[in-house]
Amino acid sequence: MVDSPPTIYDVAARAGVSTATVSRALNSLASVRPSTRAKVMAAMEELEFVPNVVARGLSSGKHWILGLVFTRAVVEGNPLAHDSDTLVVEEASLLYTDIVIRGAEMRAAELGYSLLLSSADENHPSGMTSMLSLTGTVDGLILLDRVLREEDVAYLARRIPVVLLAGQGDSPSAVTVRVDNQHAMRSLAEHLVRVHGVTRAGFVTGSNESPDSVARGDAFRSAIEEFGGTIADVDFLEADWTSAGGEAVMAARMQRSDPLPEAFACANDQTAVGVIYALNAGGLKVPEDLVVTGFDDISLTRYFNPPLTTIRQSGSILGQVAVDALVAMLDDAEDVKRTIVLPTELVVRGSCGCVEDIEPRPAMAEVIILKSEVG
Amino acid sequence: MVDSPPTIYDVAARAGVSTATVSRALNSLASVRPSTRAKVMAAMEELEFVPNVVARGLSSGKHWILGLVFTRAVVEGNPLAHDSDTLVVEEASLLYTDIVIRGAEMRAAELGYSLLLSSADENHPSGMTSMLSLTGTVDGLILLDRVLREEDVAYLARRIPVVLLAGQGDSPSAVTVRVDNQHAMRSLAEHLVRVHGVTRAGFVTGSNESPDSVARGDAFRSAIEEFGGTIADVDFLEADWTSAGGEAVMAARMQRSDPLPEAFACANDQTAVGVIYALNAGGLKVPEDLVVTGFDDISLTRYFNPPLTTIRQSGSILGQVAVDALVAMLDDAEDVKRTIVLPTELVVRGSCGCVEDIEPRPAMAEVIILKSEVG
DNA sequence: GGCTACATTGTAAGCGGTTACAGGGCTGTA
DNA sequence: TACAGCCCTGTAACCGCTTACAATGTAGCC
Repeated sequence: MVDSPPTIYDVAARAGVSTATVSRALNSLASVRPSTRAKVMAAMEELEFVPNVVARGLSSGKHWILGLVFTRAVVEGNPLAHDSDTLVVEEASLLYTDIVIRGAEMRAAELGYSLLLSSADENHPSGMTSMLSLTGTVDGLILLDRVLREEDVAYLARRIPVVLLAGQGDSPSAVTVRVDNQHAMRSLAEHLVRVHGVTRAGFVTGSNESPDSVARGDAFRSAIEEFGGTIADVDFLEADWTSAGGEAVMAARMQRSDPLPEAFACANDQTAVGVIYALNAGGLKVPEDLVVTGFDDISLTRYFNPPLTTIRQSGSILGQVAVDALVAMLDDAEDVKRTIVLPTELVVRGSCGCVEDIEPRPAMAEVIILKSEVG
Repeated sequence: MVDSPPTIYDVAARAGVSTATVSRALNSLASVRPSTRAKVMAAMEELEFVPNVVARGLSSGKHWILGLVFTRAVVEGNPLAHDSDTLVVEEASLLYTDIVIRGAEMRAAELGYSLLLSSADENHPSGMTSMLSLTGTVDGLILLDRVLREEDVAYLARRIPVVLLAGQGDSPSAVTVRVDNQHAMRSLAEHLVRVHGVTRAGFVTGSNESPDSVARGDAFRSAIEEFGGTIADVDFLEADWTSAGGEAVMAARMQRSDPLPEAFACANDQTAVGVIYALNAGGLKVPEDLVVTGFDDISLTRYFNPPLTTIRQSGSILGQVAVDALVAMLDDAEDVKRTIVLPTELVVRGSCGCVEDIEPRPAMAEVIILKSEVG
């Protein structure tokens, strides 16, 4: 803080060479005589020289930083939400997003990149400008859970490589990485109908702007119908990804006189936990009276009572693949725009009425389905 | 991607002024004639000009980026760990750290900063160099959970403002923000002994390098002794912050013939969940046969059966305060080095045998204890 | 020994802004 | 009318590093 850090000029002076030579020695690209290189290295050592990444970025155009933008959930109108904003954030925290972020950070670090986090308030998507200004800082952008409208994505993608993480959307303007919600909900529906004889089912959504939530709801509904079941409108409940949200909507649902369906699938595990709690509070037992399932397979929920039947997806792999895709775009700008779909797996546990057998989970097949799209 | 984005030169040319004027109009500091400013603004509008943050950073020295460094837990030797690295990460994910990160990001965004994430492998702390190179990119650094040794912190702090987040440590070279582990564990011990008549207790650690884990263990032990109880060495179990870890060590403990203590406090909630699972699997009931408590109060665990008695701390406030402290240092470099201790709160629920009353949690006192230290 | 060719190294022009300093235009006053 | 003084605006250096191009040194060859 006191004295400004040594620059390439200081090193050059100390080693008795020009800055160009120091730069070449640093990047070890061009030819530098071994003895010269040694002198330079020694000088750098003595001065504790650390190259300035920003200056390097300015002149080379490469910043070794990847941006990751996610929506900051602002839970409003939730009857169980606490009034302090802070607590609301807290409540909505520990979501699947965090695992994705970790996976992305890990892979980015392996490839030599840093991750720049940037959240966009979900109700206040003025974020376009802030996103544009990231443009100068990062080499590429990963957008979680549909932060922008397609037109904005297209606009952004013209300035900088973009990877989209979410939902159904196969954006024409960017690479999309998503999880196979379709297949996931279909296998769940099949299990519920075939094995547990479910005929009337229900669904509890995440936040209703989320493409993942929408995709899961839609897929579940059509799958249930495909297998001969039904979902009444009154059993399609809108929550907000949180346990408190799940609890609230289920408590409200139980106030109604309509008979409950035989099963509720939830858009994520946290929601399922809240739903089960509300059911228990109302005197109903899971899975005896009603089946409840989740989505994500966050590690905690298999310790629940009953252990949660859910869909397993690997958030960290999702994050990693997103980074890989982005870096591939950086290395080869002409890379085709495409959609990458990651596999999911039905994990059957106690909450649907199956045996409560918690075996060490087998490694999920790391197969990545590549679906080439018309660029 | 095609054509390079417009620069200040383009704007200047289009507006018929010099770049200096454009810059002044941009930063609205110096005096610019309204009519001139309008011309400039119009030109920026037409060109869709977005100032290049990197160039701005290079010349002004201010980057509007804060770095946050955390340890990436690498769970090894855990009998329940899965062999795929990815899964290990997954398992260890969804930790308290994530909430802290969110809180930090949120506050940073409010103040106009971005957050640059950087993880340091906990077994491979060669991270010093990478941290040093961040020096050029970020304006300040937040170090989670003691990433570096004190001497390295001191070294780093000489180059860039540093805020430490963790444990006991009142580092002489940086601002420290931590949670009041001492008070937390003391109130927990007091509750267990006074209310539940516990005389023999146990503790399950997080990862043993973590200062938070160490602080909690030490504080719990001395508090238990202060209130007349004891902790046998055989009941001080080493886990790794994860549910699987808690499950594993408790399962191992149950193999031994030594009688179990009446209560186990765990270093975090996830661990407690695993511990309870192992106890149940061994035929013991919580809280009837044994009391188990957690730490953090992550939102899910109050939906557990039994709901977890735990210590509530606000991770997002922790993150926010860290950012506030860091920004304060940036604004006033002469700010005194000090330690900020955040309050905790004992949350009594079912797992210690108290009534299972889940009331909406009251907002935690936002009082921040400032402890001035000799700089 | 003189010349060519390649390996090294130096010079200097950016990268896209900020900002100290200088200069031009106006207004007010003597 | 001349000049001091304030407003605005322009010029150009600089932030720290990369790199095209020029310059130098040296080795190989006739």
